Amino acid sequence: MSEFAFRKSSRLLAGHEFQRVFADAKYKISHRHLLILARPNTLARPRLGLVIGKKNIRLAVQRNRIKRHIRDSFRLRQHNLPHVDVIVLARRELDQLSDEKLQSLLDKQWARLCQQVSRDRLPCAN
RNA sequence: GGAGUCGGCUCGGCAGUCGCUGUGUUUGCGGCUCGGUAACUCACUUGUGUGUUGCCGGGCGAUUCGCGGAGGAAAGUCCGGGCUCCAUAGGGCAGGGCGCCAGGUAACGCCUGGGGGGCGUGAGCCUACGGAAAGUGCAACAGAAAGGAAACCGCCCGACUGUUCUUCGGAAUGAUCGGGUAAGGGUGAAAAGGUGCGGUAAGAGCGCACCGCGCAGCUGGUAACAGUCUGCGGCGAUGGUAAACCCCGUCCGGAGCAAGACCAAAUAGGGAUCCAAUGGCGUGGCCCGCGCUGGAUCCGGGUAGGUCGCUUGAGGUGCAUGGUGACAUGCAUCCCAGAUGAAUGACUGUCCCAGACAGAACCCGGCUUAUCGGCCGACUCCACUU
RNA sequence: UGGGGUGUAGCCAAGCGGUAAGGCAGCGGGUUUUGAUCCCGUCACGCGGAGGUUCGAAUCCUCCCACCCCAG
Repeated sequence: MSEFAFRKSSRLLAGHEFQRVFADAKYKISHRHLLILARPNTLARPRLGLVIGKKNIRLAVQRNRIKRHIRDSFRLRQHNLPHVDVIVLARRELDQLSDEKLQSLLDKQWARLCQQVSRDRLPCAN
């Protein structure tokens, strides 16, 4: 298995999995354009879920672009992340950012997540 | 060469690295799971159940190498179908769509060809374009009057009466009353053929000529309709509005893949009260009809998904034939997204004319809206050269 | 994705072919020593936008835009 794969086991699939994270979001990272919620899981890897609402990002093309960038960024950094279930929510005007700005924004947010988790002395590769 | 019209095609290219999804394939099963079968073990209600192992088949997960992987609008959801369930979608009322003619089509409000009207020098473009001689309604304000009319000012005639002039016959002018008149003024979006000549007290299709209009016929055309055609009608018979009601013709049953079908699991199939087989539900605005069935309220209890539908189709491409064309027919050939917390991408380099609008969700045919450019073909006008 | 609805002043809204009611808020004035109450006046280059029908459109028709609701 390649170390940068991104299969279904690395995603949140069912509705109740999302509900668990929303109900008990231990870590919160807020930004003007997006919000990250996370909760430790019992697996040997992090998992990702996306909430990109039509209300905040109107055009389907932009929603797809944002989802691809978040997924790819997560895929390349999954071994540097703690074992948590993460939900990334898009906020208004996230589609105004260019590809490069979106990537650098995501890098910063992952780093902040690692900081928050390591403060709780949970396993983190960084 | 410049300006323009119509139609068609296209929507960054290449290389590398890392991914996603569908499908086929390779390998390893010493991974998980389901079904069937055989042997053994244990239990007893003596032919069933439990557990272990072997074999066969299927599925999931991993792995190797291939192949396919957004659009012309995928959009808006404005129309038309297919498909599924409700009855095989049946009768009537109500309601709604469409509306020059002919054809194409599964069907359409779409397309093609033709006609009428409008725009443009032209190629061409635009066009909700049935009926107001069946009925009802509407037209504020203004205006005399807004529909089988009507006299406000004006014009003309008559009666009566006043004033002035007088050649005493009358003439001019004013008030009042009675009539004639739709030419002129003014109002309005709109006032009921136009121009000219005649005519008249003044006028008027009152008469005539030309133009326009209506009706009938003839000719051409499948038809809409057309005409250097013929005849009749003076044309106040017939104003406008039907994207007002309406009439005529024609079409439409309802819901939608969250339709619907199957598998598995969980819960429940319990209690109380009341009403009643001309009742209730399916069923949509209503009635008939058809099918199913006791129903309503309260208390109590409770939900977990998965598979199919799901892509081979009114399909694409090429050739031939018929047709002005939309299109049809025949033959050959190809398989071209099928996701489901939802794939079709990210990064790096490089080239150029520097990349617009924008993302499938059951599937097709249209319309409408958004849209930087690029390429090809046909045609028109203007200028110039030979 | 499918189905349904609503847009009128800063806010709540009536009007559904004939010059756009009303209330709250705002602004100006009056009453009052001042304030509240009360009274009077004022506020829509035009009814979400663009075309069309009509003499005339917020109203009728067509196409767009924005927002909201329902179905898991």
